[in-house]
Amino acid sequence: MARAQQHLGADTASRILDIGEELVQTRGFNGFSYGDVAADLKITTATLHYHFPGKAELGRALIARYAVRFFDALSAIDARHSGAPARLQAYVDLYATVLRERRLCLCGMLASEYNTLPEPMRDAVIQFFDENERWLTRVMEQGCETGALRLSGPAREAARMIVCGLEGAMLVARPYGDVARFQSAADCLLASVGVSTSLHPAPAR
Amino acid sequence: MARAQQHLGADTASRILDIGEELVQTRGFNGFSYGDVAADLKITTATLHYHFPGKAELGRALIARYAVRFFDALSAIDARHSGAPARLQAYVDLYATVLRERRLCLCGMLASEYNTLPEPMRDAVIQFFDENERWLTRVMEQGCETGALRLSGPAREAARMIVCGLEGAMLVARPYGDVARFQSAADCLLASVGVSTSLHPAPAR
DNA sequence: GTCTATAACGAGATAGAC
DNA sequence: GTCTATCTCGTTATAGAC
Repeated sequence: MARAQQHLGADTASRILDIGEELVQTRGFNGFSYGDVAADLKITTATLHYHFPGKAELGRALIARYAVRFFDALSAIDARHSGAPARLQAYVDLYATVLRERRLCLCGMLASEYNTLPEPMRDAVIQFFDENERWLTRVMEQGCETGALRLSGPAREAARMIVCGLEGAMLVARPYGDVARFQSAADCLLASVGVSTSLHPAPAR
Repeated sequence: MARAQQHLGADTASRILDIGEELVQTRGFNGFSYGDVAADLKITTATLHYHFPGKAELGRALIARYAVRFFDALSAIDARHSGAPARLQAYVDLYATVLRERRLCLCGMLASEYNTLPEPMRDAVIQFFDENERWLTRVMEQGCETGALRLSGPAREAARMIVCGLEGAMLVARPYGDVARFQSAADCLLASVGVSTSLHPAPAR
């Protein structure tokens, strides 16, 4: 099942998710409407309601897909990099890539709107941060054992600081349209756990 | 001029600003309406339009008042504390106080909505962050000279990391309803510039 | 699965009486 | 300065034809 129409343009549901994701990351969940998505896709809002009964359901689906993709990326980092410093650098790059598209982290954006979010979306946002924290904590612990990192406190607290710091760095850097501002804050954060970033993926000539 | 009606309940304009501020900090600029403010104040939206012609003007006024109050607080810190470590702790407390009321920094919230903000509000948000950075940079430089701080890079970059880190810590901690989560991230950030926070304003028994 | 048509509501805003 | 009344528009959502 689902074999044709795979090549140029996925099925409608995933195209809706693509546009919805972009809109939430750039304008926020309260900053876009079904009408915006429909216009972008040249379909009607009625079609939208066929695929996602309401905005809350669309929101849930957006977080679910984003989280899967994000944690897949974390698994890929585990597979490709072995040391804690390299893993942390790759983790930072995940965020930088999002910011380069002038977007915020989906869940960072939703965290700012948390009080106005439909209930089911709230839990999903929390879960996203929890899983980030778990992954980072593991990396931190490993780095401590091998001596690759120097932490002044518990691994869990360092992990939380990194998540908070990166989310905040995206938030503040975006209005300036300045990815370097994010990168410099991220470097500072990594330096504080003992990761030297002097040789950064040299900004292409 | 303006002498009566000062005691119980300020004039209408500032009561509008009070409610507006709370709504932006808790729900975001796109998450509240003139109707919400009017209902809270038991006035009509027409009255609101008399004091603030449109939502954009109300937004500008909100940032302006917030910024004045915030930078007054920074001056007060300069006056009351002399060492860089004490000043940084007091700076963190400014944020913690906001979060305890389950609010975000007004400009942190607006930064997340930056793309949807009326033009005049955007500049004001940027200015707020610039001034924060300037103040922190001065504190950092002073702390370096006296040897009270240990920075691994330029003072300006450390300042940016602190702003980003604190904004992000508020953002992430609020969904958890957990001020301790903020405090722990803040302590980590301060530790990274050489401020020891072992003896914190002990959480009342 | 996608459309047309339309309902039902809320938002920002204005005119003009008091 | 605050109100009532009203307007226009955007947003979410549904019924039913194709």
